[in-house]
Amino acid sequence: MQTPKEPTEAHRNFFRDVHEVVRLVPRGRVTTYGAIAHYLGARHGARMVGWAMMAAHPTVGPEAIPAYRVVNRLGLLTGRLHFATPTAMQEFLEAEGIPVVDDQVQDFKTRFWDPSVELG
DNA sequence: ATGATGACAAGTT
DNA sequence: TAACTTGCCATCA
Repeated sequence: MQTPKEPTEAHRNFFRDVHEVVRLVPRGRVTTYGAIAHYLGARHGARMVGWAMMAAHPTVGPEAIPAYRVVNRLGLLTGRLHFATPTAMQEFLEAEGIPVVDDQVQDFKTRFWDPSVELG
């Protein structure tokens, strides 16, 4: 399984929506795959959300997607190995004031940002 | 065209 | 209480 390197027709509905939601995550907050999936309409497939993040990884610039703000429901940085460096994800989070210890977001429940609640 | 896989989650057994 | 099974959408072989 490789990431769609070129912006082909891959960027469709689901990926597109996932990317947009992730971009809406405010600085200093984190969300989960399930929350995004739920916001997009029930269990659209939390797995696909993670897949969408991977596809959005190489994205940089004004349309950059803060994938580091997306963790699993336990607040674990499950995708840290997919970043440029194994510690990049944690670095970004800490840079926003989100302490991370042992790949786990501290005070995760408070930092949690639920799109279906915040956005409606 | 079919089968298998993936940064998960929730419900059941 | 912990472990197992199923669902979800899209992409790759």
